Amino acid sequence: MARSTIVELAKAAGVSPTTVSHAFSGRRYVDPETKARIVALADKMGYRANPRARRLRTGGAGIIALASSMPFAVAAGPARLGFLMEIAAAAAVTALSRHLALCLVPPLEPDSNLDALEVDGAIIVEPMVEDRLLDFFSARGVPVVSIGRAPGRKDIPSVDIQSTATARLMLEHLGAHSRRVGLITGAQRRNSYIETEAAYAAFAAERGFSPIALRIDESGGESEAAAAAERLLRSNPGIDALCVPVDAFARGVLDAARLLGRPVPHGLRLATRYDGMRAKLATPPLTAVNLHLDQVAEAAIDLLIAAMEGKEPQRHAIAPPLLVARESSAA
Amino acid sequence: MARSTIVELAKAAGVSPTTVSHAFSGRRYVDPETKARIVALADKMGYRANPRARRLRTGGAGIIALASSMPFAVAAGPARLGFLMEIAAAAAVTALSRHLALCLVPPLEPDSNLDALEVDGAIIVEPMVEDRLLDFFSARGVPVVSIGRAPGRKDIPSVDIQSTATARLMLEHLGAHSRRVGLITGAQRRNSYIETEAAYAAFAAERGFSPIALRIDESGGESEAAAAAERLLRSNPGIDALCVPVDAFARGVLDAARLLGRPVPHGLRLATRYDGMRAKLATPPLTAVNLHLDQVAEAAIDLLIAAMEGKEPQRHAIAPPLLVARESSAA
DNA sequence: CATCGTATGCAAAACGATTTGCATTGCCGG
DNA sequence: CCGGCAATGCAAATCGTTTTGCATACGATG
Repeated sequence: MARSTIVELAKAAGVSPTTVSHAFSGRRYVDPETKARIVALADKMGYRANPRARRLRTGGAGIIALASSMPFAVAAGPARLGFLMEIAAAAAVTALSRHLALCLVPPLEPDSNLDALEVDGAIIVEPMVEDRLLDFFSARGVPVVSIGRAPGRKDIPSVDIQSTATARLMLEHLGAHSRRVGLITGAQRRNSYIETEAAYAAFAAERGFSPIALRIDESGGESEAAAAAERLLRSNPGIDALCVPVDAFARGVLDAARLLGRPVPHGLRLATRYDGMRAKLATPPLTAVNLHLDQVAEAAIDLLIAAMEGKEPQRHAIAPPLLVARESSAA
Repeated sequence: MARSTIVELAKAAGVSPTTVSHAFSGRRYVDPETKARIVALADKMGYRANPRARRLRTGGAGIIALASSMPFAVAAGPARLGFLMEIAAAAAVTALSRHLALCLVPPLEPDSNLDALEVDGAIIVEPMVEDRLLDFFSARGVPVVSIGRAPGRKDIPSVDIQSTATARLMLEHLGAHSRRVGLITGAQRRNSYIETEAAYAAFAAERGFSPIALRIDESGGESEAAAAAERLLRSNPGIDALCVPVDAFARGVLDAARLLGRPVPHGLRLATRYDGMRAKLATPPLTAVNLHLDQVAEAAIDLLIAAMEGKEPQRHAIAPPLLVARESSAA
């Protein structure tokens, strides 16, 4: 069980540890025959370099963190869970293929336990303004990239999740058969909301109707959204479609609409952003947008690796967002 | 940005590195005054011990892996995604509070990239017979625990997810207003299926009806389940309730029942196990079981820590499973 | 006064790799 | 025959801790 070390292997192969190291790393020429002998022997002895020793020398933990400032497990959690976790799953695959472990970081108090965590880089999912976790990592000198631009942080590389395009997609789809399209976003200041709101304002201006937008506190979840949507629809009965990027909020809107006798889609047309379980399994199923989160996750990891290595990032092409039309926005 | 080392700190404090180390670890007595000076200085200089160096010395990566042999992202994925990811989220919180990073391991080929991964322990979620990832880790001498017993591996400590109790709960609930309760499980041999099938057999014997159980290949997903359920219901029209632990399969059953003109719940009563999005958002909402996955995750981590330290695990009490009755099983 | 325990701290040896700067050998061209 | 270069490999320093085995000083005890 006690793993053999490079010294033992070197002794067995009749060479120096240096040569063994070079044989594996390829950083210096080693006679092919010698190398073959070493490799064969290593295989037989079950030698694997101790990653801890290697890292002490080379610096680097071999771990990257994936974090979201959205609470994992609190009330508002499930809303995000799908989104974040879909990214996490894809990112884990990509990270491992790049020989990095992906570590999930829950949004604890930065000062408490996070101290023990040593990572080479961090991916922050949809950071908000003055995002705590983002600040925590970047203050430590850990390379950080974000999924969705970090508002107010021009210095943080990010993977564009094409919020403007996504918003246009939803708005135009709704606008095709509706006159007055309203918007409901969240109160936290994330880039996706900011872009969506801007796209909405532009859209309203183009179409020549006065925008009706609402922001809801994210911690309130579905029920809060339902209540707010109800008020909105009562005071603006002219609204015949709603663009509601946050899927949990969209669920709330479904309830509100039913309650008001304007069931989706015939009484009110509805579209949301993230095409997760929530959207797919709602009644009626929600029109949503395929954001290609797997591609996004991969791009984020490569961007992070580039940042860690101080290299110029190679730009990843992410497929444009794709509208998935469902019953909730049927004409 | 270059972090200060223990040597620099020692120099600044006018003591030896040894003393600094002891001051922090408390493994040897250090004069309180000296210690205070060191701590204050460390704080000022922003000294934090280099985890890599520490780990080289002490052994231990500070990371544990969470893995499931169920594919993350393939067709069958979304079915598990909720379950696995809910555990992942809870486990990440607990792990970090124990000063461990939680690493998500996708079910890649064990031999390919996993080699680079060095963890102190691993948690396998609902392993199946001859589970690859479980074998991979345990062959390496990495302490492993499982969530749900590992079939055929008496040596692997596990957190009981109380599958028998859960099955009883569903069966008795269904049996209260139905005569003939059928069972649909998955084809892979996981402990939860095995226990559930046994509980079902016992239940049928008690009630004096002949059991009607079906196993479905998990990779087929919802649609396969729908087809299989349809056949089952056609050939056994006497079935008036179905216990379908796998939530994706339960969704398929919903469709099949509708198709056969026996809509849930009035034409057929239905219950599933994992109370995730799928169950909650189905039409009608599915009766499910609260498995207390947060507690399960915490228990698994503590069990793993105990295994890593070679200690006797302190048994965690996990709340008994709780039935969440919903419309799908209304009388 | 000799001895002994206690309090305090240091030097040096791990931990297991990577990497740098030589050393040796053999061969080639002039 | 000699200078130089390519091929090959090793010794030793390094990464930043933790831990073990001593060293010193000092007061108390017989």
